[in-house]
Amino acid sequence: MRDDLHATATRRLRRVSQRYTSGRRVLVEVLAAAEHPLTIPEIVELDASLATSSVYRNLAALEQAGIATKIVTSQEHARYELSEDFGHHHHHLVCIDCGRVSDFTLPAGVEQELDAALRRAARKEGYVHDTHRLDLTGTCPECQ
Amino acid sequence: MRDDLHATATRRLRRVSQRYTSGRRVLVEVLAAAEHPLTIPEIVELDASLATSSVYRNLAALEQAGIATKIVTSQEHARYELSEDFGHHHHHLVCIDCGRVSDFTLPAGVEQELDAALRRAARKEGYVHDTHRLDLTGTCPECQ
DNA sequence: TTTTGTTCTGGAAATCATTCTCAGAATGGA
DNA sequence: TCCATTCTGAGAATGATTTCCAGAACAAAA
Repeated sequence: MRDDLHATATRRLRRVSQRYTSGRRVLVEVLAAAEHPLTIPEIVELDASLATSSVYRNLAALEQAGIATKIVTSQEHARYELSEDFGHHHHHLVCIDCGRVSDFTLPAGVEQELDAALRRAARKEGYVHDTHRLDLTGTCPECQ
Repeated sequence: MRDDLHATATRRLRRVSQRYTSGRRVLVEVLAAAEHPLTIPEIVELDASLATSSVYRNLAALEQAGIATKIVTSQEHARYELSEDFGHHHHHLVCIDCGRVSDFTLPAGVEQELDAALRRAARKEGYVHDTHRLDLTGTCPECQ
């Protein structure tokens, strides 16, 4: 499982002529271990061996390779998580107060219907559909 | 219609002890005339009488009063549009390439089912549900 | 293994969207 | 009119992110 993750990461980076260095491997492991999307300061704090500028650079590389996903909210820092195809399709619950992001999923039926409707909508506007993003905003248990 | 818009804006600003000044009125008119969410540079270019720092301050005020909504993407600039209750419930199609944002809607049935499912999901995670945001990303006709 | 050309690294400097500051202007009520 | 409050705009400050650059790590070939 973990090996598979690294093997896939290597392959995807190679596809864009990039190397799977130790720094990038650490990033992937930190993201894999996290149970919710992390900001860069959080990541650097979790592993002090990482240099901030390299983390920015490497997360961009991982994102470009399709290994990580960037989540932008109104909060000051962006957040990162492993791409969905390393886990499962899910959405985000963003706390308006503290910025914390939790994952949640929708019942398969709802998800399918939604996806079909989105596909239709994109086509109608002439867009080539890529992905969708569904966020819920609210107040998390701790901030209530 | 337009009068109603301004009357509502006045009321909502007053509710948070703020005034509906001419600069804010211009902003509301620019947003009402736009057929897609605008960035601040775009707004300033549309009406040269607006000072950039005031536009930032006033859009924040309009957002706080529930008159405008801020849309954050990975693009460099945030975008603003009038709140949904001045128009209709809709979602956004974001072009990965140029950052352009278009509006689209889902069939009412899908929307209802989705909303119910989201409400359930929020409750399950212990969040107090506020709103949701659904974005489609893809490539717009012009960038293909 | 040495060579060679490429990609990485980290610290510091640069960028740039956004926010803040402040002195004067506009506003609304008494 | 006077007072207290809120606004305004220009520029300075902030701060997340990006870029630079000189040296390190790497991969492939000889």
